[in-house]
Amino acid sequence: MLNSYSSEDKVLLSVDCIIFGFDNEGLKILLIKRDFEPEKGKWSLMGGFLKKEESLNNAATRVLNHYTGLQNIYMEQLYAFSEVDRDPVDRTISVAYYALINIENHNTELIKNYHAEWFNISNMPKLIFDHDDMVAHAIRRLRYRTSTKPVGFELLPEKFTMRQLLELYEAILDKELDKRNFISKINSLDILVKLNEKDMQSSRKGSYLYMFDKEKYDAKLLNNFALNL
Amino acid sequence: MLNSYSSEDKVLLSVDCIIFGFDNEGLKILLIKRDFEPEKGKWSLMGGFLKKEESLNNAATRVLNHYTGLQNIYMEQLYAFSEVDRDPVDRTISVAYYALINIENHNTELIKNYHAEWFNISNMPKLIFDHDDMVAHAIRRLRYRTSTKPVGFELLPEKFTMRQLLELYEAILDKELDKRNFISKINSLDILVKLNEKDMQSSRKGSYLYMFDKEKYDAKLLNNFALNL
DNA sequence: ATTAATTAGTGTAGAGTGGACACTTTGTGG
DNA sequence: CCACAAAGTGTCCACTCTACACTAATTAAT
Repeated sequence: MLNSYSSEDKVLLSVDCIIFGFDNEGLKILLIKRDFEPEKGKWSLMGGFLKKEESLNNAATRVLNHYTGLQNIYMEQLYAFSEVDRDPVDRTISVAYYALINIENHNTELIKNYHAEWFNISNMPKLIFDHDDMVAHAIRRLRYRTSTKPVGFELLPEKFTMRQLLELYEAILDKELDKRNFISKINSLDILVKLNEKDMQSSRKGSYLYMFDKEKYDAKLLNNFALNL
Repeated sequence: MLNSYSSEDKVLLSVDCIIFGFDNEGLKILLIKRDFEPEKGKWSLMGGFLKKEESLNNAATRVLNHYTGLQNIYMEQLYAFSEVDRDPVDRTISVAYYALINIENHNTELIKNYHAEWFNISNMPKLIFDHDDMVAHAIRRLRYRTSTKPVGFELLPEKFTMRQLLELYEAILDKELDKRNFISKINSLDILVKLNEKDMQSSRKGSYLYMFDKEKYDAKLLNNFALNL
């Protein structure tokens, strides 16, 4: 009685990854220049096909690793895109994922080989197929996610200043935040460690570096995390 | 150069629908008794396979219509479930949708024929495969959705009392709400019409019936809708 | 050595929102 | 006409959110 679904249609399933990074220029997305037809030479998200023996999460992780060399990255499934004519080559349903990476850590050799580039989210080229929709979804989800998870820390280096954290949240939410209110809200979460170490790049006075306290955070997540900026 | 994806694996894609309804006994889900192997006789969500020439939204709408006779129903895509061994028959990825229906409107003949039944969400049988996960996801999403969309009105008859609306939200959120605070929050949304008509079933005094004001609501959605209960 | 320049760092008051709380009104059934 | 049952209605307190401006620390320039 197994294989009783044999009369049903089978389709191609792909994953496409919206990869977010952050540096002093703002919030960015990693895009790749397609080197095959159709739409050769156009910009695209990083994608790949689901193999029969893996889950979608595995496929997304595999694709991310393939293009960036990174592992153990925060990823989240977004949405399945399935319009009949979304891919002109063959009927393909694509499940979009987004990832938050520390822009300093990825393998820059790899992305050069793939003709990949970082684009500021406010200055992106038109993408192939429905990839623009996917990006719009991802940005919406990321904005919402700031209120339920400390997403910011995924995007920053291990040690960072309050100013960097503030500017990251401003970039994600696309609005100005009050410095004092921001700092007191972040401090009230009680998930940061203030280091005895200053970053001297940004000013003459120098600003303290902070780290994310994973233990305190894990304890907090079990109860409740909420951050309204 | 078309059909260049020919070496990739193809898989079965299905949709499974979590169908919510509400009556005076509480929030309910419509389940179906499987009449084929494997897991014949076990309870299951209503599902169907994606056909090559339709989108996932269309497939979900088709499945809902097939089992309930309903059209133009609020549905929302939830999540794609893709563990490799989730379906023992064949490799199948399933995209879960949830729907909100007015429990009085569906075709009761149809659901009898399909051996479908309504179950209170606090008293559900164990479901096949990963359908329990899907339901848990759907309830979480529905709870969140109350704060961003007036989901409640989808689940009630056209005319309803404040008490019904209150009890619906209590059932969705699984907590008691203060009657006065609830009513003032709902009224401050300004999307209800109070009718000159009373429901005399529930009490000797009778309670006013309300309707949802679609126009005011549409206007409001464009700006902002927020309801924190 | 003094000064100028630059960013870091810090607290408070006022407004608005959310939550707790109890009594009166209304109409029917007995 | 009285008893009953649910409907309907407003206030106060606590907390949270937001707006807002000055001092501290250090280095570079002279």
